[in-house]
Amino acid sequence: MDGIDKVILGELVRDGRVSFRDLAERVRLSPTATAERVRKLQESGVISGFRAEVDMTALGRPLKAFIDVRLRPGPDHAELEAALLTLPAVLSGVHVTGRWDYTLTVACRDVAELDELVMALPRSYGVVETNTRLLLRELAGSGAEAVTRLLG
Amino acid sequence: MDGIDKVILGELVRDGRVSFRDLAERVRLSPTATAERVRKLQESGVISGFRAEVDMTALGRPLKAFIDVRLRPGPDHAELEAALLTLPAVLSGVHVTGRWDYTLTVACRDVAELDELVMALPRSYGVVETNTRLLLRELAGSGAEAVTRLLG
DNA sequence: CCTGAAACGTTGGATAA
DNA sequence: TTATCCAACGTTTCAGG
Repeated sequence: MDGIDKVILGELVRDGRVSFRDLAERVRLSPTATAERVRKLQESGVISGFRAEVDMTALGRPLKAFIDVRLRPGPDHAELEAALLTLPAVLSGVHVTGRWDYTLTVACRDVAELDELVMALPRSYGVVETNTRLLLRELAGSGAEAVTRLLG
Repeated sequence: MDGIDKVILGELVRDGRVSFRDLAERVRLSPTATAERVRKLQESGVISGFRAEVDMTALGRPLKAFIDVRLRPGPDHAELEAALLTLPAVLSGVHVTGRWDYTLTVACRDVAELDELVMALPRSYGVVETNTRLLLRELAGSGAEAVTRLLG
């Protein structure tokens, strides 16, 4: 990971579909050498994948929320986790320390759907308590800019 | 957004660098028609971008945490927000409802760096209270799978 | 939405630093 | 080892239907 790799990484976070030719021009290397560096970044796990970023609002799911959940004690957390991830509107989930066991990120069509989801949780998934926080705004610069900054 | 667009979206979330030729084969369309659909998905905002996904652990920042913060009242939240996003280790931030104003996601080199960050917050950024939760595990299937599921 | 052809981008082998 | 050049090959884009 030298300075050139850092520039490559920054560019690929900004535009994951940039051609090796343009990337090479940016770092003043040949396309071949550039492609090889990208391959190694993937092989070493620094780049874990390339993804299209989907706007949930444009897909009719403008209401995002964090749902913190606490599960009933027991040895069946693996099954409960899997069940949580199949719920409608659930985008992702994280096991965290503290008062809550998990924080789910959800994207709902409207408040009715969110209400339904929050009401359904304690009924069927071993959830004993929830706390819902609406996402009002994602701060600008989240994501691409952050990686560039962390790389120095 | 017909069924073909949904398949295209799913494939592009799985592999953002797949060629139009392979994508076309998958949906049994010509590469030209496929590329045109992708272009329209971008133009309509459904696809907001293509990004390389970076593994913070492979970059020497294995310790992820949510830091919930409450800011002092005042009209200067815009500046404070900008300042928060320039902090070392901060990946992203979200303005949320509830007891806390923001939830920051951070990736630290070690607990010492996390401690330093949490101690620094109330000193210089208008932060009056924080709550830190370590990310123990991101549940499998977060991301790509979720989009496919939400598309039906 | 398709075809076909031109423009463009990627890959691999030989080679040099 | 790491990068380069160049030519073969694959991919994307554009015009015309």
